[in-house]
Amino acid sequence: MLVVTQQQIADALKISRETVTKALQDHPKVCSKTKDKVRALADEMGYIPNFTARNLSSKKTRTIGVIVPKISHSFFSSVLELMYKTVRKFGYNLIPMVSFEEKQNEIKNIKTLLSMRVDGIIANISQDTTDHDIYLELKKHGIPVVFFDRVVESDFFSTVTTDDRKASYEIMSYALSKGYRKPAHLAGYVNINIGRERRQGFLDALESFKITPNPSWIIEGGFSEETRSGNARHLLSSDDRPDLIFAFNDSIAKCVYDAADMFKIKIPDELGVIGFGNLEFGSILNPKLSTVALPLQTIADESVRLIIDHVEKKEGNTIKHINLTPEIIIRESCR
Amino acid sequence: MLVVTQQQIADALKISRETVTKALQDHPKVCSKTKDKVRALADEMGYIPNFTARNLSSKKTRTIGVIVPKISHSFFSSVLELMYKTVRKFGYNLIPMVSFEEKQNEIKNIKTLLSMRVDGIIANISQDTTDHDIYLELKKHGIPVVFFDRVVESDFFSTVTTDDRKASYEIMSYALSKGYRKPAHLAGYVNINIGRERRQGFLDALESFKITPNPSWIIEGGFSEETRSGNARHLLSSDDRPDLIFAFNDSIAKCVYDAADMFKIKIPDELGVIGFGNLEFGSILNPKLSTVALPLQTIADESVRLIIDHVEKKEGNTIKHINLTPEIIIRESCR
DNA sequence: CTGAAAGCGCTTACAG
DNA sequence: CTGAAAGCGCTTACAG
Repeated sequence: MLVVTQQQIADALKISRETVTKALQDHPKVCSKTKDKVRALADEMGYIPNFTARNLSSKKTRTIGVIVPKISHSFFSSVLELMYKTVRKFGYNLIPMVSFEEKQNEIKNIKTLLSMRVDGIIANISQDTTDHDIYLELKKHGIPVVFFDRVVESDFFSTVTTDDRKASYEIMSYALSKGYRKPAHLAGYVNINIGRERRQGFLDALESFKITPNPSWIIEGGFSEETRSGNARHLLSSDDRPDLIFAFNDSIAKCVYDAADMFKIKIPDELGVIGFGNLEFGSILNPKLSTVALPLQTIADESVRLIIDHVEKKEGNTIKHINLTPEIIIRESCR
Repeated sequence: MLVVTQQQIADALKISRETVTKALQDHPKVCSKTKDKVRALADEMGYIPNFTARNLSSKKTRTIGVIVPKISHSFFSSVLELMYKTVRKFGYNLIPMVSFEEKQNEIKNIKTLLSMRVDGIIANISQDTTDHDIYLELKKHGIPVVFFDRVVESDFFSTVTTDDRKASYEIMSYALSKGYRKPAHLAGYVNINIGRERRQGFLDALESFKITPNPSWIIEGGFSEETRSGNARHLLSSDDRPDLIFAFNDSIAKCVYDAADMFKIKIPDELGVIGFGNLEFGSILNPKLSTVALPLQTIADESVRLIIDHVEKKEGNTIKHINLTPEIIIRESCR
């Protein structure tokens, strides 16, 4: 590595290394003439600061770690991309890590981020994470954590969530108002907030329409393709089948479309379908899928803003729970 | 930050700090008893290595930087996710950066990665990158670069590409063999290899079918939604319109579907459509889109393998150009 | 097999 | 406004 160090700049200019550091930092106590000289030469010599050295001595990295369960899912890739933009405005860098929905990886990722000495961590917990000791430990180490979407519910951590319960209630109410009377729910895991909230919104809507939920029509399931499709087919295979399926997410709704196709059940006439997440393919499905859109930009912005508030201990830097309102998107999948 | 340092472990064990380092590194010259003791205590005390310090003194970070133009596009998010997995097998970390298709950001990203002292960089150049001085400079700094997909064609850098020309030729030949005779191409930029190759494959197929290309039916265009849709509509708005459109990628093909819908042109009977990239929505479109699938796993694996070969100067560590074969996926969009 | 010495490149009080 | 000193936590030859 052909490195130019501050020392070399100092030697060339016959000043001390410390003055170079300060000039480069735009420190107030260096006169502007010196600063200009230093910066001009730094450019010319192709000086590139060594963050590893800087971080070691300053104890700050201006870097935020992010932990997501997956990247190749448009919710995560979109939010990550937006976070890259937002973080940059604050002069920070972003280091994303992927847990692949496994707690063990999540823990490893956290350790790696700690080793890298990130200033703070934004996290979205993996599907099978139930205890949160590792995050409490982070807290003990003095490194702030902000959760988004899939969160650890605790007074120790700030969170950015969406009001999935209300959104689910509203879109289900819309569907029920259209006359469907036998609603089912292909649900998410109840140990994660988003699974619980969407299910609760579903139940709220049933209650307000005085419909008794059929327990065997509420199927909890994972995110794997096979499980989803199996559950969808199972629901539709019986003669006494639901006339409305509220899917935990759009991908599961897509499985319902496939299953309906298989049994020659017509959407929306014989079966209403509702998704959640507003993935791109929803408007390509035939009929177009009604779903709920998450405010991606705001999720990214608020998560970043919160973590930086915590890192920099800005005033009003207290634990906050931000709950955003998703948008109901009515298309064609409920008559 | 509640930090446990090697010094503290050494003090507790009444041995030297250097022995602790070596024990933790599994250095051969430390007896296994000492190693066990050190490791047990390190675990107990919650020791977390400080990479910034380690990197500073060892001059190695075991970290690979990746530069992509976007993340929220399934090609990139999928390849990135696979790279995370592959890199981990080699005991490396990955730091992705996003250029947002702008050369200025690409340069900034490279500087940041240099400051972080990554051992090597895997890159996919942005749309408007035409000169590659920055990469040559990287080379001069002794840091290896591997390009994938959108590459700098040069003998100085290893590349991982797909044979888009051949794939385009083959899928176009298939379509032409079905009887279409008025082919158009919504093309990519000719200054990037993938734009050039796909266009060339299109022309190759026309030549082998003795069809003279109509220059006004080859429209170069960007990746923006408006441009794409505008171009698609433009092609189909005239009475003398193409009966086959080869789109540079699936998203553009989707715009062709929309335009065809607008003009009530039936796919595949009145218009054949071909995409490239095999995005998820292709099989949801009606009719299902014929397209070309890229070998994502192999692209990720080979890129990582190459960069690590270069970083570690493994034997046979020479500049290589790996050209993979994509897969033709025939569905319903050509009769 | 273990330890003492030197250094990685930068920053941070502190003194002048 | 500038500089000398000390240190961040770790690794790398080298000596014993």
